[in-house]
Amino acid sequence: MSTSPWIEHAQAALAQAGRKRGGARQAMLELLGGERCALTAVEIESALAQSHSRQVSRASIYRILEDLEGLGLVHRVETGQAMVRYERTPDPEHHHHHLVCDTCGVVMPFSDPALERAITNLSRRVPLRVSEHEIVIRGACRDCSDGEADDREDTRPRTPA
Amino acid sequence: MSTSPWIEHAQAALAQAGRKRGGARQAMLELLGGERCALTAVEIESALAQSHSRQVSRASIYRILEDLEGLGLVHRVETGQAMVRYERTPDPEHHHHHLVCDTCGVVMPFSDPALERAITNLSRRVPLRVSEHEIVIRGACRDCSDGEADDREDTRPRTPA
DNA sequence: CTAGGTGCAAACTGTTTGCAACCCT
DNA sequence: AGGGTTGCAAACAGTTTGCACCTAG
Repeated sequence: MSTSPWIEHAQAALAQAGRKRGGARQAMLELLGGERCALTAVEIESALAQSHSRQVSRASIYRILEDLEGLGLVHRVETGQAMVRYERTPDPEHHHHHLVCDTCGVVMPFSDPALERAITNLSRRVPLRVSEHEIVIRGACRDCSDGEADDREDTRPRTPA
Repeated sequence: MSTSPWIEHAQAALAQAGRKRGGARQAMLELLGGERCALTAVEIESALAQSHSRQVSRASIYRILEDLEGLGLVHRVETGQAMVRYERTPDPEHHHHHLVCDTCGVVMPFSDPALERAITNLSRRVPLRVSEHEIVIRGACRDCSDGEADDREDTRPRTPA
């Protein structure tokens, strides 16, 4: 049950890179493989601590993320929230960017073909051998913008910061 | 000579917000008003220390930047380089985004109407009351990608990291 | 047995804050 | 005189690193 295509791909890539199997890394692969959006190191740590999975030390989390990033298995996402976020590198058809609520901090993925076309097109005319791009759209999410009152009742589901 | 439209606008906004005139802030306004792309706090500190201007302490730099950001006079730019960068908020027709060289760290501005159109259009269809967007394109700049050797002669002008 | 993997705690680095001195208005 | 403004140094928070122990192969 712990296998998703991404996890299998990651395990294969790690094996090919000569890495041994390690419990901490395996737990992180399973967590990241099941998450659809970017997590911070702290979120990863507490998610692992609370779940059935093995607990992993902060240092290992950073080391493993760095390694996975080097192998192209995860991506760093800068949401302008002091802490860096990481998410598994999506296959091309799931490529996406992020919406960030400045008020509550929720991060949501989005994708837009027209935007990607504009970026691709632009990439050819720029004085850079482009390797990647990142787009962050900031604003107030529905929960934070419609009531506008600070303490109204919360009827809708919300992913807290 | 120390006046550019932005500096004047900033001074007016600060006065209206009830701020007194302070030497440190004035020096920073003059620096930021003359810069066309984003600087880090450290870069601001050393630029002020080296120039004819008054030297400003690190703490004041951060405090002033925070204040200016709150007044909408400067913008924070996340280039994914550990340090946050700041630049004066451009008037709409100079709105731009950034190219970042992953190798040497240069940051260059760019703008693209088609891209902006795509963003504007997208902003209407997103579950967020959008207030701003940020786009970073990463890759290798010409200096870092063409020679590919680490130590070839540098014939082109370069803005170092 | 050996090299990679992991935890713990200390070290780092960019940023923020407390507090006393300073200077516009 | 009084409150915003600064500098200094200490405090912080996220991240990285040194080192000893553990474990897969």
